[in-house]
Amino acid sequence: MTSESFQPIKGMADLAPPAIYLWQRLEETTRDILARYAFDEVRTPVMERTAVFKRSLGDTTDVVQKEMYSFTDRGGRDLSLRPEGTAGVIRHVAGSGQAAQDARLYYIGPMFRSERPQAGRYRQFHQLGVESIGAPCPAADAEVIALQAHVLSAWGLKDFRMELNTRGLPEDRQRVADGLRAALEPDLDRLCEDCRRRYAQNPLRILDCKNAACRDIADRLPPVTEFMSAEARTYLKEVISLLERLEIPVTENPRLVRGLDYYVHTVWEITHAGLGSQDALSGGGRYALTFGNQTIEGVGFAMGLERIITALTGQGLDPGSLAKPPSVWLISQGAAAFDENLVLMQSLRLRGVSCAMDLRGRSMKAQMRAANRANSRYVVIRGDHEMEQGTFQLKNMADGVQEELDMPELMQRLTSGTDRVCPDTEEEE
RNA sequence: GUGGGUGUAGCUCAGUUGGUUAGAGCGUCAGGUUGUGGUCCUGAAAGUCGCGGGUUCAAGUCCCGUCACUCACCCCA
Repeated sequence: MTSESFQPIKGMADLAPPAIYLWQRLEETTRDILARYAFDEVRTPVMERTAVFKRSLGDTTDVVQKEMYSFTDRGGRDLSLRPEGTAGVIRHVAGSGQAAQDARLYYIGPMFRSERPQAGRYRQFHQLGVESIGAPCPAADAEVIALQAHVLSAWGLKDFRMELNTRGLPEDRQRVADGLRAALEPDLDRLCEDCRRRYAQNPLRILDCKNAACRDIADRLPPVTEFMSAEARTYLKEVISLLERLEIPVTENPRLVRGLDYYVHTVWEITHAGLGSQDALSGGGRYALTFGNQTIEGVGFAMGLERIITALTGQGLDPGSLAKPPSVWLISQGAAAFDENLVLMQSLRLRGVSCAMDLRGRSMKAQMRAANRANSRYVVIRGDHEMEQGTFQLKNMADGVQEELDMPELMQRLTSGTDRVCPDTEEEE
């Protein structure tokens, strides 16, 4: 590394070619699929009043307590960069009146958490989130989960695993915590240090401890649904049977835990092997959030796009293969040809042909190399001979075949359908 | 916040028990073809060996500190 000052700050990255081609592809596919499910995009600010997050995520959550970028602005307002997307969307919906309470919305954008970075974890990261608001019934949960599976396979992702559980109703929580504590008490001194702390604070978290001894103990616990109301159990069963009918493969995992406070009923997670320790691609669930005198009920998920990118490239997808090279590279010899080519280039672009040329007046060989490196499909050569004759050499870079054409012929060839590069069918090798 | 690993050319890395002008491959640029890319050949540019201090006749190599990157824990996408 040269000077550290050229680097973005810790945990944040420039999204640049070639990786950016994959980001663009993901976003295009996403918008297409979400439109099919009749979801609309919403773009909320990346900053909110800190209270928005405290109220919706729970002000005892780690995300709120120690991971937010919070500050006081010049007006004395307590603001934070958003650590997740749901709170802002719900704030928006709550403020938009009755009609918007049936909102079906999605967002794509950066989120910020002040954590120590590691594989799959960044301080600025990007999420695709979907919120289906105002239909408090299992069909809404199943629809969103089906949508999520659809998006993942449309991106070309393989070998992901969906696991489902229920958080129960708010009034179930105390019973679950008490029930787990009672069941764990005999083994309390065999739990790891973290889990002994969790026993007091949040016994649910013991279920997904990575420590082997804790896992053994957790394996023998009754499923959390045992401590829940019949309503919670029925809701979960209905979601699962709907997913079976939609042929969405999910696994029920009674040990699955989701951290944010706002979840009720269904919670789920999608993981992918080969992401390292942070193997969750996505997490979702049903929630009830109170803003002012309104309670907004919804179901949704957030996907970590950096992790998706890691999984896709790990599958062998080369982001560079998604680049959109220029169809034509213009090559000039001499100042007059250079000047004419600038005009021709603009004219081609106005007619829909992507093209480029070397602007530094380098040697023909250097220009050819540049055209080749840019992966241009064609090269148009213009030198003294062509300037005299009023012609152009059109060279096909794939087979090396070169033809001499006049202006009408050239335009015809380059603007007709067959000779234009289709961005989605690149050559492979 | 806690712990481990790593910092040598644009990239990937080599550098022997400390020993003269720090190397390779890829990439870049140029030439071999004064009008032609992708292959081949030749050459060139490019490194304050992360930074600071220390030990030593001598430090890329050893010691200390520091910064950065990285992996893991807590927690989470």
